[in-house]
Amino acid sequence: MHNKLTVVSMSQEKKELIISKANALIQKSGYAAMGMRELAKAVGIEAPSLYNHLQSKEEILNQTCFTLGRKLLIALEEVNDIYFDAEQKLRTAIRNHVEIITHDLSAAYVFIHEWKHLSEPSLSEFKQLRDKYEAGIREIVEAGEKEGIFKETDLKFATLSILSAVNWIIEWYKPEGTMTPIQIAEKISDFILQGLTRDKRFN
Amino acid sequence: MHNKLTVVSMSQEKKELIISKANALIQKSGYAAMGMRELAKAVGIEAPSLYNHLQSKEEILNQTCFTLGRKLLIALEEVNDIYFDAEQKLRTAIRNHVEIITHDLSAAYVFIHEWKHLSEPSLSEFKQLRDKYEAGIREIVEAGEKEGIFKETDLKFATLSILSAVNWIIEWYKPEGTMTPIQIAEKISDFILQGLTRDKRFN
DNA sequence: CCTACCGATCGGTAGG
DNA sequence: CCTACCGATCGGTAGG
Repeated sequence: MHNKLTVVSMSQEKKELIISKANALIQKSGYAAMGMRELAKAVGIEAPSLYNHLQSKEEILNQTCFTLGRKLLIALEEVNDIYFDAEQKLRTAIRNHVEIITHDLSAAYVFIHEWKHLSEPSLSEFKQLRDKYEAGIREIVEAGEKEGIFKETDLKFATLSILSAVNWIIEWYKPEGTMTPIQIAEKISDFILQGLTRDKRFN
Repeated sequence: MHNKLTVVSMSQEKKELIISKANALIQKSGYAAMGMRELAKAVGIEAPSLYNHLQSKEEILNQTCFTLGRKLLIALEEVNDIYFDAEQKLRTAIRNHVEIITHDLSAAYVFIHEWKHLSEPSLSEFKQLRDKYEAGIREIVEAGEKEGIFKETDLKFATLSILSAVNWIIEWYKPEGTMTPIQIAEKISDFILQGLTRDKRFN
């Protein structure tokens, strides 16, 4: 029993290694340009051996896009369940998003930019997941308006501003840099909230 | 004489048609995934005939990245020459950027995301061009601080926020939408300036 | 996990 | 601008 479980989990570990190496290569040169031979070399095996762990090249894309998408969505739903105040919700949601994205930059890159290489029906499923996440962010902004904390804004525009700020991070974030993910999240939150918060003088 | 000029400019037009069709295909599926046969079909000729207009596939990437990069940089330098006030400079720079990017979304996509497929020495040249542009935006923010119009901020962070807002547009902008590029630019400027402007009460 | 190998497709050239 | 074609490389399979 113990033996079998070990084998299963070792196999799982190897698969995760392959996917993580793949994401790094995809971040460097894009999904289409990443070759399975190149990936095999990075892993330290021959190309056909990859197919003992994967059904196809696209499985890598699927795994990464949906794992990260679900992770982000669950974190967002938790925020909506736990917190009451819209500002607190938004700050926590932004912090979660930044932490998830900076935790694995390569995976984040694949999630943000390479999902379009998914084929149907995964492509449509993925778009739904994304839309749901965007809707969750929009709901927070909407709640802030209703609470009278945020001024009335173009909901769509505010949501896009938030997503652009948190997703653009992957274009410049370096783990060796001086700012921690939490500090980055705080700065982004301050910046966004300054644009959203109703001026205190009028309350 | 007239004849020769006509031939040259017709040839130039065809090349531009090819590059524009190519950018649309690259936006859809990425540079590496775009095939020269697919491109030829979109243009209405056979694949080998493309090479009467292009030296190589990469020439498409080169043309688009550097044409757009120079266009953006020239617009930014003009702003710095003409205007005095930092707020005016920033608003105009953002408006120019948004107008250039929305004018040809496919080209903008290639410029923003696909430049990494350039090979040396073009790759290094391109990075220099980008850095120069980023430095130009940062200078405006810096000028605003010195003028006492903007509060002191993390320069790097403010610059990245501006670039993230204006570049994220290509992920959602649809020409059929209700907002014009100028309106989008205005909203972004308002949003950014709200985060940057020194509170009037303390002046 | 490997060796041997498949058909398909890639960017690009020769020659007209 | 076309037909005919090149070597290289692609994702993936058979069989052990």
